[in-house]
Amino acid sequence: MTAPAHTPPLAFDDVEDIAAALRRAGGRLTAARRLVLEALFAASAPITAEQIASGLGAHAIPSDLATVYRNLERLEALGVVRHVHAGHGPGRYALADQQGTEYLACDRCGKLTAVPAHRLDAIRAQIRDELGHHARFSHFPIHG
Amino acid sequence: MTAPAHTPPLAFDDVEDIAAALRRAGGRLTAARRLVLEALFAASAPITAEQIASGLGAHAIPSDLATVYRNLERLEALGVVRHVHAGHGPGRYALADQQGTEYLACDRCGKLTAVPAHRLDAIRAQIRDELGHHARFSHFPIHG
DNA sequence: CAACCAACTGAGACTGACTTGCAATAGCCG
DNA sequence: CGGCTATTGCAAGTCAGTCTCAGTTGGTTG
Repeated sequence: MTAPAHTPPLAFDDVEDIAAALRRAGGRLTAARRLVLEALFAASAPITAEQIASGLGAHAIPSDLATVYRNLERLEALGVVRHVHAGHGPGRYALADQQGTEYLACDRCGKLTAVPAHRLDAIRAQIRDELGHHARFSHFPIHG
Repeated sequence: MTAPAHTPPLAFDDVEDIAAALRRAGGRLTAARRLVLEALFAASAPITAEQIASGLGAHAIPSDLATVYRNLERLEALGVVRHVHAGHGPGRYALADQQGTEYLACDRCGKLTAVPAHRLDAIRAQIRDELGHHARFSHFPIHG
């Protein structure tokens, strides 16, 4: 009972781990940055920049939207964060995990379903064989 | 040698055919509408509303962008037109064909490759069997 | 074939999702 | 502690559409 069993291991364990990576890359762990990370750690599904900016964590400290976007971009370049585009609407951000989660998007209810990348390997292989196309569903999910 | 062999049969044959459907639905075939259709008939791949508005046909008569969007929407509701979202960037519109063409999008070169829906049926079936998700790649293509 | 009227058009304002410029601020390495 | 420069916060800008509204026009009808 130490952790919510269904969460796959993240690419980075905690904020300190990320801080180290950040500093190694000549960056800093600022207050705004920490707020973004806290919101992402608190979220159970990919969330929008808007949601992060309006401070959905326990503290609910709102931060600047432009800064949130810049930080998400920076953290994504570091491999800490990833984002998906589910249909129309804003992009959704989440902490990067080790298995490269991919997504299914429901066109009717708008829900995003996470799928471990390996469960799509057979489908990916079939697409490559039949169409010569190396598919990825991590940034743009499978709609239907 | 009567037609460019590789074009699949359209849902509507020509402008007159569309005009009839339009009128049946209480609509009109206006000059602006005709311009949109001409641009789409002239295009060999899905094009943007911007391109249609700037008049890429032989005549190059520019038209109002808002009107183009309204007309594309109307024609889409009629089943004459469809559109795809290739990654970021604007949506791309084309005349609807009978086989429900689907698409592959190249993340590197940005190119959109048309694929007849039946060539993706096996993949679609596999996705349904493994994930219980009825996939469609006509509005959001397969990226990779 | 003229008149009528709802379906359109065009211009501009507006929205949502970001992105950029810039002066002020603040991590962090020494 | 000091200083260098990454980062912030705000405002303004951009891009892809959408909406409002007064004026126009297809096309059906009298």
